[in-house]
Amino acid sequence: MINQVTLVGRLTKDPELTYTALGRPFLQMTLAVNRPYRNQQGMTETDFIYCKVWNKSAENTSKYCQKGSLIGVLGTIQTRSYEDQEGKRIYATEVNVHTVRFLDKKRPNAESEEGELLPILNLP
Amino acid sequence: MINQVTLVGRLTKDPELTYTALGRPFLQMTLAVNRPYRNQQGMTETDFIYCKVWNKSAENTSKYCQKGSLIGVLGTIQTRSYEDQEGKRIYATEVNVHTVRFLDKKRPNAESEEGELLPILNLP
Amino acid sequence: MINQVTLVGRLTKDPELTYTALGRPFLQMTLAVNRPYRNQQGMTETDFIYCKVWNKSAENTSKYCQKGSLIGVLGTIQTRSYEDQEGKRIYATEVNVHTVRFLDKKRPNAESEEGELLPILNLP
Amino acid sequence: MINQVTLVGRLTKDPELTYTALGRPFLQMTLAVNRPYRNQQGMTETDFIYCKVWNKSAENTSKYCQKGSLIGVLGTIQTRSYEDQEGKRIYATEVNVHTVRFLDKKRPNAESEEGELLPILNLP
DNA sequence: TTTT
DNA sequence: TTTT
Repeated sequence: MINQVTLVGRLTKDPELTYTALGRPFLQMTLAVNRPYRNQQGMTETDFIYCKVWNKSAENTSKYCQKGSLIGVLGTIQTRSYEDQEGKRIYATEVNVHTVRFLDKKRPNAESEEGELLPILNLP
Repeated sequence: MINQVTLVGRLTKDPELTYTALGRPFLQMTLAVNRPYRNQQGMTETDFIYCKVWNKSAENTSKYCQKGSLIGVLGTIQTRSYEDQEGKRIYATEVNVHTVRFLDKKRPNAESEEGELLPILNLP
Repeated sequence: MINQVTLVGRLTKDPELTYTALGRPFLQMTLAVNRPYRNQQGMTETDFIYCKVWNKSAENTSKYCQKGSLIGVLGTIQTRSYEDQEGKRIYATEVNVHTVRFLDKKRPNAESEEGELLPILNLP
Repeated sequence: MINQVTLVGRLTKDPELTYTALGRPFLQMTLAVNRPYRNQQGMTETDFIYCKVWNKSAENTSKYCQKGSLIGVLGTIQTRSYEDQEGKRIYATEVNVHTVRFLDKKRPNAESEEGELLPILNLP
């Protein structure tokens, strides 16, 4: 069994770091990935792919990325189902991210101000 | 922008070939992909990943595969949204498959009966 | 920067586990990966891809695989250069494997005899 | 059988377009892909991965890329062997590229001068 | 609910 | 040096 996803796209929003009840860092984000061709109307289309990031990767992403940042993401597709408020079964698909690569050349200002050592990932 | 998915898993059902209004062969299938570790309760978990296959790949898959067949799938993640009957917006994620690899050793009977040349893909 | 390889192919030989000077388990293997099309002479072609596996993955591969086993491999391409006996610079490319998936249905006999718990990876 | 490679890295040289005897556009290039961690000496390491690009992709790459350009590459690993001048057998590994994605934000000057429509791939 |  |  193999389940492997590679994406390069842009963050649709500033990432917001949260923590699980047990204190595990955790981040939900949506990647906008433009399709490499135009549709019949000559328009560019985009897939908005929902991703979950955990632990150190979540912390780094929230530190070094913002709305519009270009990132690479390695992970797996995960599916789950649950019932919504009206008792209807909903099927959800998301990418469970195990690795994030920062592909923007410019480092965010916050970093240089603090003089902090960037993770090597941030140098594409 | 990169959007790349690789899966190896088993078909949850016999694939059913259909055709679009314009006569394009088309196949919807769900791949069961076991996760490679056990959860906290010691249970194996499985992702059920919804896939769409088109054209010749759809025809070959419906010919040479059945419920339980082990296949490899290359494609991209696609997202779309629509309104359900109650006017609620639903977000759907699926894998748009561009290549199928048949990984079962045994060829299906249908094929040997017809004496037809198997696509090379079928020899893993 | 992204460097991601996914292969499914067959072992060209029985894998041979060795250990580094520091006692780290280590395995070199070649995967035969058939190309999915015929060349101009109507022949199937095959890529023989050199791989390195480390630690627990190396031990499991040597235990559960043999010449001809179908496996999936996730890893990265690595390059290095060195001088051969005549002082000529040689450029070598190999796949550094971080994950192995066992895709043969039958488990090797050795295992059932010993009654040992198979890694979940071995159930494709 | 699956053989899938995804790389994001930088061109080590200006790409040089050539043509086969039959007039097929063709490009050899080396991608520098930094490893995402430091070695024991605290140094960044880089894999220099030899790639072959064909046809339209070769033409676009030579038009829109130059030394240092950040690109994404999808392809397969191919191996071949040949004899060198001294009759020694050499084993070569390369990436056969089927898709190139241009990930630099700035479009090369050549393009705006000619006023030509950029392939959509060039808008990351 | 969407990015360049 | 090659697998089914």
